[in-house]
Amino acid sequence: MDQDAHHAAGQGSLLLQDQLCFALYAASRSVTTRYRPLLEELGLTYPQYLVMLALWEQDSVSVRDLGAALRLESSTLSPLLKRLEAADLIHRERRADDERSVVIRLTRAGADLREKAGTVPVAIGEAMGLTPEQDATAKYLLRLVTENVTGSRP
Amino acid sequence: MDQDAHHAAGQGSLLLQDQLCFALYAASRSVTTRYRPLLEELGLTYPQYLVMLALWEQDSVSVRDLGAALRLESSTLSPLLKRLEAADLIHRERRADDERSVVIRLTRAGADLREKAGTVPVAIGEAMGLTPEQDATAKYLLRLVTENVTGSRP
DNA sequence: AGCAATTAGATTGCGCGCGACTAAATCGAG
DNA sequence: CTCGATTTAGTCGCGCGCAATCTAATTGCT
Repeated sequence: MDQDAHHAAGQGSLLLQDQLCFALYAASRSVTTRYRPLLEELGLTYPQYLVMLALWEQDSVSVRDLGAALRLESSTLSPLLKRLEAADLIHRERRADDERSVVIRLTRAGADLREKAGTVPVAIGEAMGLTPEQDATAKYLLRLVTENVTGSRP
Repeated sequence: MDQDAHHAAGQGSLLLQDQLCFALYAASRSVTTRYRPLLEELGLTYPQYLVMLALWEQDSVSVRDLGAALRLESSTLSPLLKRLEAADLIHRERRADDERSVVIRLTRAGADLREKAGTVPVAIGEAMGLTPEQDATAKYLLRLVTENVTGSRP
């Protein structure tokens, strides 16, 4: 399978194909590209899909907590949430006991979308084509990198 | 280290934190964020840095080949290359024997930047904090995902 | 109580990243 | 040789993604 993948490279090399960071960058983009046509049927972009995943898991979340879960800044989330609201998938309201906070709630349509989305992770899982062990290893290593690089818990 | 990371999840789950795709997305962004301050000293963004890596490896490349190496569309590369040219790091010229093609060459400044960039991969490698074995495994799995998802060789 | 410091969310500016499209050059079947 | 198909870059529109900055609300210190 692999030609010459064993010369101590990767740590100090300037070769593009040796860089873990490039493999990460390319893999991430290729996966979101693979998602695009599936999510188009749901009327979602990939980051919007991740927000919906988070909301299906736990409804009535503040923008702050959503940002923490997704590791996204409010400068990214605010416009994205505005678009989800315009699509009538979520609703935003200021919290009464703390007017700084904005709570995101699923609309009926937003909650209903969950069923249609059920097939998506399966399809992507198949497309990625990793064994369960490889999948677990990949997740472990990616979380480790994220943790090490940001210096925080996931 | 891991709390409960062993319930057959990952394949069909809708839980955000179970998704390999999310781990990928989060890791990729966290790494580029970590690069940002280092690259700022070079006057480069992260994708620009990847382009320069490719050019340091092989100068005088067509936009087409650059796109193939980086897996980027011309709609992404064209404006990026325009900015690198404005920064006097590269030069673009139409190929004489095929006027469709545009060849990218490093300027003196672009070639010289390589030395200053030498410390960057080492610093990032340390920040990611993987053992050589983990680094190799991660690269292998990420390339595998990219291959499977795009249906092509890296 | 009063006021500085902190926190939450939003806005702005800029650079991707890609799909859809365009223009120009080249290729190729007849 | 010619005309339609293909290839190569580029433009445009839109949605991120983030640093920097802003406003408003809350907290905390005295």
